[in-house]
Amino acid sequence: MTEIAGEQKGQRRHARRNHELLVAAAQEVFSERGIEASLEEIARRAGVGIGTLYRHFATREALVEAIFESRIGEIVAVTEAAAAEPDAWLAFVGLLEHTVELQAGDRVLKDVLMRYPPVAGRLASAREEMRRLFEQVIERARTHGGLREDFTFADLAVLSWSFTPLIDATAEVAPNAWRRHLHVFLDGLRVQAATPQTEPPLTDEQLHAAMQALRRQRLGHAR
Amino acid sequence: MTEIAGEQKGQRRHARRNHELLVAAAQEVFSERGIEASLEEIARRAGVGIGTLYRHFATREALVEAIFESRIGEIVAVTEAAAAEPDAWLAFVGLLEHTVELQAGDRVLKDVLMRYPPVAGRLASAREEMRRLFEQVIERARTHGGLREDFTFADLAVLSWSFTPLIDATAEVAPNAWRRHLHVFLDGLRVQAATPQTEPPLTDEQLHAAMQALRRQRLGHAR
DNA sequence: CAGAAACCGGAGGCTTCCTCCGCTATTTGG
DNA sequence: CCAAATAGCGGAGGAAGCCTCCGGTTTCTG
Repeated sequence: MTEIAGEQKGQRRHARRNHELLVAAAQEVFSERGIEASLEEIARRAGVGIGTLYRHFATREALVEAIFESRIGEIVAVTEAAAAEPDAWLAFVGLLEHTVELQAGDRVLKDVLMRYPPVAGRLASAREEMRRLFEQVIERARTHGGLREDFTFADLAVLSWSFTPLIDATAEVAPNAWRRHLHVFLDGLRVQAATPQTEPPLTDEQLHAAMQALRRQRLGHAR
Repeated sequence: MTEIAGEQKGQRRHARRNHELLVAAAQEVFSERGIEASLEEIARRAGVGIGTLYRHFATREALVEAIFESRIGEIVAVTEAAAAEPDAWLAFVGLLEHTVELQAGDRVLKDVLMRYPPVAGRLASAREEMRRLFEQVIERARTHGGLREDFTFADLAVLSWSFTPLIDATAEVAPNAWRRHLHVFLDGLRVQAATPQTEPPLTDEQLHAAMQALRRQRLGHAR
């Protein structure tokens, strides 16, 4: 479902147009009303029937995924730019700063990243690519940048989640408040400051399960 | 509304009973289904009509407040116990650990604390009391415990919010994952590790506004 | 024990979710 | 160039939740 690019048989033309109208309307409505906004409103705004929306996007998740897809480019670009910094520690810091900046600056993107940890299907390659970059930056910071030894990719994922409530709360009052929080954390990430940990990092399986849990619980409610 | 203790004229007896049934049912249902659970289900579970629920608690918030009220004792107790620790740094660490433990261990309490930052009316005194204790522990840690100078009460509030997504995500897979995160942060809070901050702490007004925002957005949606 | 105050319960109006299906528009084969 | 086929459209409608409103019931009080 939800066609890819190029090919079209039947009168896909019209359908494709609707697909785009819907993604655009969704982006718009989500950004005004938050990601829980009414799907009927999105259909209305796109000028199509609710039935059409549901045929194109069987679930709210599918819509979110489409938005994510339409913006994956920016995300990758930011990551790559940060990874290009020659100083190992600064690259690491920059990666974090720019990632969080991206989230803080755009409500939809924040919600998408938060509630839709890339467990996607089609986006797998972009996701892999990003993970590789992240791990590379971490590794470099660990060996040449004074990052504490026990810091893992999973720690980074967890860290990025932790900003969400802070951003939500301070977006209007002190949109840079998250930087303060981040810098304390960064101070704790220097090898000189490190204290032995008792709790191990999440394993890949645990991380995966944690993402699922986040997603399940934030988006679809109970069901 | 929502009577206090002792006094009752008319046949308040029955009403009081219903009040308690409702709070108990709410605690139960919220803990099973999350804080967004259906109020009709709560009424059903309590064995009263939906109208009765709404007369006792005009809004979902009111119900949440009642639960908070019924548990304020534990919270204060934990805080006091932590504050009693003689070592200044350990008192600070213990305060954080026990606070987060409380949140991690009980879904309802976590949601209540998160979505209902004590802006309550009646609970004002308990809240004040707790704030005093927190500030006292912070102050002591700063002067005698090696806590970095620039750490404020607002930072602590912000910090406590940041655990929510982490707890939500890992509750089932690695219920202690938050400790790892906390300990990195604590490493960054030692005066030896401190690096100058560019971003100032939230002022009291900003903190207050941030709490309001959190609450507005989490609980009642847009409206 | 009758009148009244306090309280109960759920019907009903509104919104949103999501499904289902009759109808329209665009192709394509003859 | 027409008509059967196919892709796609749109909204009615059932289900569920929110909250209000008000007729009926219970428990007091004098």
